[in-house]
Amino acid sequence: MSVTIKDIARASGVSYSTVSKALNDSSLVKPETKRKVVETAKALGYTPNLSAKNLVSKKSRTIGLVWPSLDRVALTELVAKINNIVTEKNYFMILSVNAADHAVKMFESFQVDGILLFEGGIENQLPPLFSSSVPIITYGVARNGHPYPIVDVNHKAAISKAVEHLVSLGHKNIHYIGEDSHADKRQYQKWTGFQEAMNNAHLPVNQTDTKGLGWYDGYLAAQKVLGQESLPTALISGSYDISIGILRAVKERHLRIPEDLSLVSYDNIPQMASLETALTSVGVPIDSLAETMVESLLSLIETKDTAHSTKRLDPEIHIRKSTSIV
Amino acid sequence: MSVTIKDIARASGVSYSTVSKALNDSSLVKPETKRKVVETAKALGYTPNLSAKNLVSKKSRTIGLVWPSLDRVALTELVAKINNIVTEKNYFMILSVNAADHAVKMFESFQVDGILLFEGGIENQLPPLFSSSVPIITYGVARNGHPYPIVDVNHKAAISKAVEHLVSLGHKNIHYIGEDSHADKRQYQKWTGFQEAMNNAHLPVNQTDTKGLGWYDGYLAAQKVLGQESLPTALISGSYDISIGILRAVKERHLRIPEDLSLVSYDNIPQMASLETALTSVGVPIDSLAETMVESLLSLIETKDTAHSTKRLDPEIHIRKSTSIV
DNA sequence: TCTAAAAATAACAACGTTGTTATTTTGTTT
DNA sequence: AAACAAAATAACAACGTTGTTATTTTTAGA
Repeated sequence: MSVTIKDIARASGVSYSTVSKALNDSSLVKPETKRKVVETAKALGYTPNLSAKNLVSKKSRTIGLVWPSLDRVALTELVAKINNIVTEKNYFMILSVNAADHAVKMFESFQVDGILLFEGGIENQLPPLFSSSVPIITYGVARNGHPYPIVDVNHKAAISKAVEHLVSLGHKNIHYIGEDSHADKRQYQKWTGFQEAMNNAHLPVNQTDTKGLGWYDGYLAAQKVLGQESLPTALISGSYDISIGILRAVKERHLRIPEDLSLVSYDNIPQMASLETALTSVGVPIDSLAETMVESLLSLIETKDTAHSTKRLDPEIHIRKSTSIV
Repeated sequence: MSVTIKDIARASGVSYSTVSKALNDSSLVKPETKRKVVETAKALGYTPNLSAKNLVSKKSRTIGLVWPSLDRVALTELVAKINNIVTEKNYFMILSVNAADHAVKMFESFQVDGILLFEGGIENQLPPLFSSSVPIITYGVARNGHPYPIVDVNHKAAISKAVEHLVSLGHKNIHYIGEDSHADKRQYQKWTGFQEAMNNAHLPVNQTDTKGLGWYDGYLAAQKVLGQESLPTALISGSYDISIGILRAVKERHLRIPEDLSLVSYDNIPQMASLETALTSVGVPIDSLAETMVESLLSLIETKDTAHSTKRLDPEIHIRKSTSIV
């Protein structure tokens, strides 16, 4: 049986409503009484009952993070960052690795004030419009008919930074390995962004569809590319996981990076630097991603502003060991 | 304003207590009324208020998972598995990546029924004894004075499986790279377990202290080992992250795995198979880990049994591409 | 068709907290 | 020291739900 404000009231000889006010540092209670109450609360090991609090206040100072694809390495670091920021702003964060619908339902039951939704897994389908009045922000891809405000990444800019970097190193035969999916807008932006960037540089467009986003998809696609008679001098990969697959295929063919082949990967995450081969990569720094997401959500919560806005963030390039002059 | 049982009551013309019973499928209400109520509930988009439920029932059917070191890849997969099992058993799971004390406090406020605590980060210190009455199970290392039931891994058995495997391949000069920490019992078990296993095999004991568990620690230690005049024919690494560092050092010296050097890694996780070099590894399969943890916790919750038990699980070896005959 | 039991529903207290309203205590002015 | 205002505290309703008790309706037996 845990200790409640009534226990504190009894122990300190005041009414429970006074205890409530004292613990909330209200100006309605005498400093001395306040001290006494706070003291006995600590002595008894009081933990406030959030269920009761939420019930009466209809606020929980909690945000829920829906993270259905726990396995995508890129996001782990992002979640940690988001958690830090949320904590800093004096909110709680709870996390669900369940599918979006289940998770949102559960979070609503928990009375969260807002939800951060990582579009995961089956990225090609729009997140369902939950019958929810809880503010939701998604980390995904801007597109028509999307029901919620989105934090997105300027994928075209990212790809063109990758191309520019390689061109500046003298590369002319650059090959893109990624998913050619019309359904997944995020991949589609990268795919067509590559074409535009190469056109701008007056270079021929070569790309291979991975038909998926896992490391094995990247592995198969890389095998195909590296099996051709004339090899590219540089590769651009559409995601961290695909890069992992590429690395493996490259190794099996006894090619060296960057001596025989340069590689630029997607996703700017710390893991890039700790791989067997540290990868040059493009992507939005997770710090700004995290900050933008949390701030968007909190302002949505606090202002109840329903303006359906999209924020598109600008990527950076980090040059590591996987790219060199031709 | 979200819809409550009172709204449903009004809409379906019964009392709210009847609605409550109907929604809980109580035998006290006529099937027909039940149907009507359930229908209008769905029509109105009712979401039960867990705060209210928990307040009155003092149960939340929720377990909290404390996971302070989100970055340790090995655990991601485990968390996903745990979540599946928990969901299967009709509980909710919420997750905190905060430090243990903060997280436990928060979970208590949320009225969770039990807590799963991954000992993280600073592994050498005992988790503090929280003034909590909530059942807690830790995933950590059995040791004296540990305040909670533990799910642990038989590290000695794991190391000896690794040694046996290498010996069967003809290796005699086996080197262990891991942390020699008296404070961190988990590492200590591996460290001394290696000595025992080698003694049993009548082989000389060679090991190098990484002085840490990050990939860079492994990298430095591997550099030292590989810089010696006579190289071992096989390495055993104390953790996934250390293996990553070893791989990098091996690559820089233009050695090949397994042709020039065999490597057995710790931690049996899927990532092992997707690395540039698929690693032979030892460890407890995450499925059984997850299952054991959840079942221990739920039985603790449901029986209120406070027997302070330790469960030590047996590891398996998975042979992949990083080991071969001498 | 009346009565008694059974079935169905309604009413109400309780969970731990906050905010509002009512009461008591303290302090100030005369 | 009486009168009044201000300050401090207490009392109470409410939040949405469940479980218990009270009331009403239905059913069955004579």
